[in-house]
Amino acid sequence: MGCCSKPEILPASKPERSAIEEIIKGRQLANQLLSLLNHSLGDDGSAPAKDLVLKVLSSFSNSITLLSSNEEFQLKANTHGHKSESSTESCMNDISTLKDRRVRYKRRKNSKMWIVDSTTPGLINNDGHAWRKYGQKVILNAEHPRHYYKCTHKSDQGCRAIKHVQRIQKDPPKYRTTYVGHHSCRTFLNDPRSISDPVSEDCPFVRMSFEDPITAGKQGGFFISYSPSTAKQEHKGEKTTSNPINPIQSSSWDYRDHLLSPSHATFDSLDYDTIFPEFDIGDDVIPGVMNMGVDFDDDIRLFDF
DNA sequence: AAAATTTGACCCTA
DNA sequence: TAGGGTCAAATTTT
Repeated sequence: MGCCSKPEILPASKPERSAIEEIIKGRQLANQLLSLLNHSLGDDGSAPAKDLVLKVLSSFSNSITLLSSNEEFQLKANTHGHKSESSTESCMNDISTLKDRRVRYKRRKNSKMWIVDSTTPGLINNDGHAWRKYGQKVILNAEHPRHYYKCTHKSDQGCRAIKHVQRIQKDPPKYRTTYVGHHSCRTFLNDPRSISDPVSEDCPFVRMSFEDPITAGKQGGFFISYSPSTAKQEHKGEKTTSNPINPIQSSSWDYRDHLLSPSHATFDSLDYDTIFPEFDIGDDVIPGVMNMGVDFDDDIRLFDF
């Protein structure tokens, strides 16, 4: 259909698929090495080696993300003169105006997506990445608007991670954060081990335990821990309505602030349309259930609580 | 001045 | 066509 046909999502070519498979294999091997290090040397004795392995894992994951992103292939199509059908007139000229760019944006249906419900705002906000708000929407039948954030490093590093946050319950306050896509940026706000993405495949740093030494035993819960945030935070406090959940974190981070129990938070992780094409999560996250895709060995691992 | 947020308009999908 | 996601100019904050 000439230059004005709707751009198709181009599948990865065979060499590209092979490359992905090869990288996945490498990542699995690195994961095995990591668990070997954990078992044989303990937590303290192998820090440099572990750091190295973690860097390797991160590199693998980023490579996979880059290679497997359909949107990257779409981009190729676009750069060869394809436009969406809603902009047929713009086929007359390929000059990329601001309006043209707007026409081109694509929703991400194939991105990894997971949901965090929490009554603990700190967990959502101090996730180790810098976010910039780019929109706010009133949602039908929802009492509170939804706030849209993208990674601050979208412009400089092309990081495609986004999240949206919505208050879903008034009393007690409860917030739902939906993360879409993994961070490809390399800049963490703080300790490089901090992580925003509790189910990221780049995330060997998240620790899950049923044996919280302080309170979990009492609560029968689990906890997620990650490193303290000391650098710039995504927001500046409660003064704007756009950020209902935004405590400024002090340097004295305490993992107990991030203790969770099933009654405090739910996680739901899926790569919808890809991993579970038949599964439409909508707004239905089963309370008290945590499906957590921690990717240590395979592409997805689910934990049901 | 630069960075971040707000907000109305545009675009996509069901 | 409605609802939701994104863009980008205008505005505010740092």
